[in-house]
Amino acid sequence: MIRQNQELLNYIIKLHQIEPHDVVIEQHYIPQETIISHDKRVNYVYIFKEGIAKCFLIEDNGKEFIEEFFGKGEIVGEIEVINSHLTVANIEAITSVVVFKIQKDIFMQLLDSDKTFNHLILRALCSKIQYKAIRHSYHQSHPVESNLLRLKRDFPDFINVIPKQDIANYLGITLRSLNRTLNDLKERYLF
Amino acid sequence: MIRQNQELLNYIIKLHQIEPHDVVIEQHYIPQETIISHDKRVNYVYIFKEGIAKCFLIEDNGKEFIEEFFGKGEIVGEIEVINSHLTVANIEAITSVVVFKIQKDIFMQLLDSDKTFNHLILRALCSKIQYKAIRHSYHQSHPVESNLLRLKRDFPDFINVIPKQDIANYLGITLRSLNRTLNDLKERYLF
DNA sequence: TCGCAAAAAGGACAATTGTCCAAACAGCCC
DNA sequence: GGGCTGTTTGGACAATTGTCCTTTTTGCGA
Repeated sequence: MIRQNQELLNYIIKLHQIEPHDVVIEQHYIPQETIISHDKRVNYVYIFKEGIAKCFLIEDNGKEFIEEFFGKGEIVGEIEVINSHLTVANIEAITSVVVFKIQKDIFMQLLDSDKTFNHLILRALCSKIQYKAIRHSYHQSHPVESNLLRLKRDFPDFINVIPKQDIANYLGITLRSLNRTLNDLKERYLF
Repeated sequence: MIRQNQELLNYIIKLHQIEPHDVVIEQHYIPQETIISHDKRVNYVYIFKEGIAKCFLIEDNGKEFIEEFFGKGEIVGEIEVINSHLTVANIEAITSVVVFKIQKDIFMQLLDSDKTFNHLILRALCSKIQYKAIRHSYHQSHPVESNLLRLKRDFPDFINVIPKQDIANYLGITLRSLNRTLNDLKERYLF
């Protein structure tokens, strides 16, 4: 549920120590602060060092859908930079967040000049695809109850860390449905 | 709905002409034939030259969920090769299919030695992520009816090309629900 | 401590979707 | 054409989820 990429984080930390400090820049955000908002040009690629953020889309009917929760080592903005697109998603800090950011041109240069970095990014992209594929399939094929039990199995404390409305938006259901299902599970001592 | 990547196809065709014929190998499949099945080691990366195939997962409850329909220029197997994983999905031909396949080690070498190829693959991966993100969000946030109208807008003839059970599996609904919604739409002359 | 506002939880009903099964239809062999 | 089989469609009811709104709880300043 909260995505991580320790391998990438280690590499970026090393880069941050070796390179001049205008290549890998550290930046802090407070809870609820916007890191990326949609339909904007993106100038940096961000790698999370600390904290949790949510990545979400807002649909034409006003509903907010959460794509992923990002934790340590996860990368955002790379898709827009690689494809030269405007941002499609919004990224917002849930807890306090520390990121490393890399200017987009430097990021593209690194991709070409640093084979290890290139492979790390290729693997990060593949991992995002696989995660999305499995999650989407599971969500569409199982009832809300199974989805909640699955979240609890993968991240037992999620109910205390992620606001309820965000959990509902992640599962693509209403807050009412979430509460109802949680109560059913509690009555049966499964939660 | 049916994914394509003309840019990648053009490049592979060029590669097929230049390179010795054991680098890019052409292969044919008949309708319903399996191209990749899940939980297997994958030895090739496949790029579609002709035809349509479906990419699907089978859940523990037996339900089949269709991730994507692949058309010209789309690539499969690259995720497993890059991440050294077993296959998670199944790929099955819907129409007659022609693919170019590249042996996994050669694919990895190309990624490192051919910058243009590397960029094409990076962009293909990003495009898959973006497509999945938008689709998942739309599906979770809109009723079946809107999803059908959206498919029709993007691919007017889909109802005659893709079997109904596949459309239902793509939308994550039952055949019964699909038929019902189609009838509603027809009664209102929207389909 | 009281009172207020904002957030969270839940009741009641409506709409949507699934399950199960029967009817309708098409293809095909004799 | 008659009868068989498999596929497609749809009826009836059940289960799930959403909508709308009220009640309850929580946090905080006066």
